[in-house]
Amino acid sequence: MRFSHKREAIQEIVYGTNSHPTADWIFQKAKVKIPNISLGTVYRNLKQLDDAQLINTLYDGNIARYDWNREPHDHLKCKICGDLIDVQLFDDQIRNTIKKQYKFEADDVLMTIIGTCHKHNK
Amino acid sequence: MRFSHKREAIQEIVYGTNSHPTADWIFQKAKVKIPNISLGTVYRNLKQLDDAQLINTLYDGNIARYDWNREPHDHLKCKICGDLIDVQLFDDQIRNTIKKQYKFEADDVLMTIIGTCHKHNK
DNA sequence: AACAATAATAGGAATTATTACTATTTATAA
DNA sequence: TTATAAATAGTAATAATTCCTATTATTGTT
Repeated sequence: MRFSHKREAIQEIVYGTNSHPTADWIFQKAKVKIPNISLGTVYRNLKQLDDAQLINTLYDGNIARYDWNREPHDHLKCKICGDLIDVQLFDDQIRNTIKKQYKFEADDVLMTIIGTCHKHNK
Repeated sequence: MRFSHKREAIQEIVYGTNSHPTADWIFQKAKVKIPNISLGTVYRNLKQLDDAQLINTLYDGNIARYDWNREPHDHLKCKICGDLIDVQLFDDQIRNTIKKQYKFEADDVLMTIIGTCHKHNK
């Protein structure tokens, strides 16, 4: 993977937020610094960063989101505002137990809890 | 919700498979019985069936799949063939514990394990 | 049975997220 | 400094899904 200023900027944007941004959000941020950047470049570089294990891709409903946090972790998803909140529901040991529980060569355990976050407390 | 032959047929198709079908798969099946059915009708009825809690919608990557099984359960997803296999990783009690673990009013716990299924054993 | 109200539908257009294509630009190794 | 191939912009294409509108079908009321 050859050096690229744009990939550098895209990576910085993902690393600078906890909001699990979408490709389009990242594109909007990138345009501020690099006005002529194109959406295709954002997608291509996000894929490369994921392949290089520098970021994580997660699917939220039918939209891809990107996460700098490569540690195994889970998400709370608020059904009202849509926010995704990082949580540690399971430690590595529980993850490994789950992986072994079925005759299935497991690579990853994805967990999301759907609910209502603290912002919507009455 | 008024009676409709097409919704009936769509529901039967979803209830007749364990394959977690996509809207398009259901549409192809429906066309055999009802040649002039339209894809919009399939989507609209799947949404209504979901709203009426007669089926479940789940997101597999960035595509919606539909499931007759409304019992809380989890999925193994094969990264090779893409198959989704129903499993019971957690019982109700564990689910409830997870729900209470964070100051978060939780409705649902979604869990998918990514891996390789038995069909690809060497 | 006929009617009126309105939900459901077909067919197609529109939208959204994403990928593909191609001519040009840029990083970098020799 | 130059050759190479990766990276890019800009745009077209694709895929999944939703939206729109004129028509059709269900159903409660006569």
